Amino acid sequence: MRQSQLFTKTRKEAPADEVSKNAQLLIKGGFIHKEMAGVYSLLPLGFKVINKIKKIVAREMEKLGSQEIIMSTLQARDIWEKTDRWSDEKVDIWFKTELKNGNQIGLGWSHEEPITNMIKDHINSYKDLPVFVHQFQNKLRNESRAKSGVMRCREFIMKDMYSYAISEEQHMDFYDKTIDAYMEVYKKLGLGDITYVTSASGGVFTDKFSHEFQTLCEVGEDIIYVHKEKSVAVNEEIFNEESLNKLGYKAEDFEMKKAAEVGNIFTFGTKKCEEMELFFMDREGKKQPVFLGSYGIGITRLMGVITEIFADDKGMIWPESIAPFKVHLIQLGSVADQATALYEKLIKQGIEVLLDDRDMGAGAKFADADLIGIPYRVLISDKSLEKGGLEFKKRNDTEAKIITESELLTILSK
RNA sequence: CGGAGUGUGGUGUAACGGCUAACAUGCCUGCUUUGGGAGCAGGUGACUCAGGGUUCGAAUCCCUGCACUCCGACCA
Repeated sequence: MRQSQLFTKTRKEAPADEVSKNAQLLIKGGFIHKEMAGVYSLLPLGFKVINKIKKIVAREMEKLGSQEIIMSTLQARDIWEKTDRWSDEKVDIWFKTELKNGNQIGLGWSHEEPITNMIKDHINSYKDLPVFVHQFQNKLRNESRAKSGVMRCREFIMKDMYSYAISEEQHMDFYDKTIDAYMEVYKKLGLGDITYVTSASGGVFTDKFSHEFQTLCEVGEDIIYVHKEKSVAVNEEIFNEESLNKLGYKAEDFEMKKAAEVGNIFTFGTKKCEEMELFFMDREGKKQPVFLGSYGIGITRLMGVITEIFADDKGMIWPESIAPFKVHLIQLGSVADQATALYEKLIKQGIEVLLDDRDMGAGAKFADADLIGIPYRVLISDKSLEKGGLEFKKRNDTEAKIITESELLTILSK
């Protein structure tokens, strides 16, 4: 796209009341707009990033055999009463409202109850199982304190997935595969080396452990203990002798780190489906409860974590896999025709390119390019053409080099 | 939900209880310029978060509310 047509503008200074690095940079670059504390809208650049993260996640979930759906935000009270999670005493982050007719409804903070209720229409027999579904949904949570920019919001996008299995064995097969799929996602996002499968409390659903995916990050809210040799970790909340014994670890093999939770997966067991009355008929014609698992990835938070981890003092540095564009083509001086020709050629090759065709000084364009953080910067100007082509620089390179157009195409087609 | 802090043009800041609320940036016009946020000239833009109070006089002091940020609690 042509940058002159991009309706958002960068700004030199972040709003004074935004302290977190991720919010400052995302606002300065024009990726997000703050609506209120803990609530941000996505602008074109941010929307592109989010969509790319979603795409990577979706592909891995589909590989697992999951099918994408989208559930409603408005949720019926009685569904949640079946599992005794409607009450504010039980779940204190509910947003609730009322219909004109007086019926109370909830705004979805999670979806296992409605999805389980929905799926009752489609599951009757062991032959129908297992079923895996996922969605990308806006979750609404009345957090008592939103904080750290997009890291902890009241409204955010989450990928949630649910597995319905006939037995614990069938469930665990999927559960284990999900761990691998999740790690594949983080790898593709450039977080593979600093993200750990972390044993954590199973919450109120199970006496077993759940697993979190924790990315090492200074602004993270969690403390985890990372194994010095194996690539696993244990959440502070269960870092005690009893749990370590169960897991077969020794405390001295771990070191403490700060981390941000970028995903978590739970085994619910059969209890919830019993409460929700989701049963299937087994081979013997006996009614059995379905075995449920729940799997989340915080999409919005990932954008924040990635900003926090990769950005430098000039701006964002997006991993290529989720950058809003692959190439930032900057035209400088009277080279509009050559720039347009190259721009169109790149588009024809299927390369996503942002053409800075604005009438601005070089310094301002470079500063914006650094701020927006597109992985490859290509400069076309009278000077570059004199020197024999284009000036090429990766976002985290310090020096640019002159390359020809065909060299550029080779680099970008990789 | 406990504690602390902060609200001034779009943004970032300034202003002793006292003149027409200042500066920078942005934005608009024109000229000039074109390799790391260019220059000159002119212009635009704030009843100082809201409501009360103290005072001859309030952006400034007090009260209430609202909003935002930070620390803590919470985080299925």
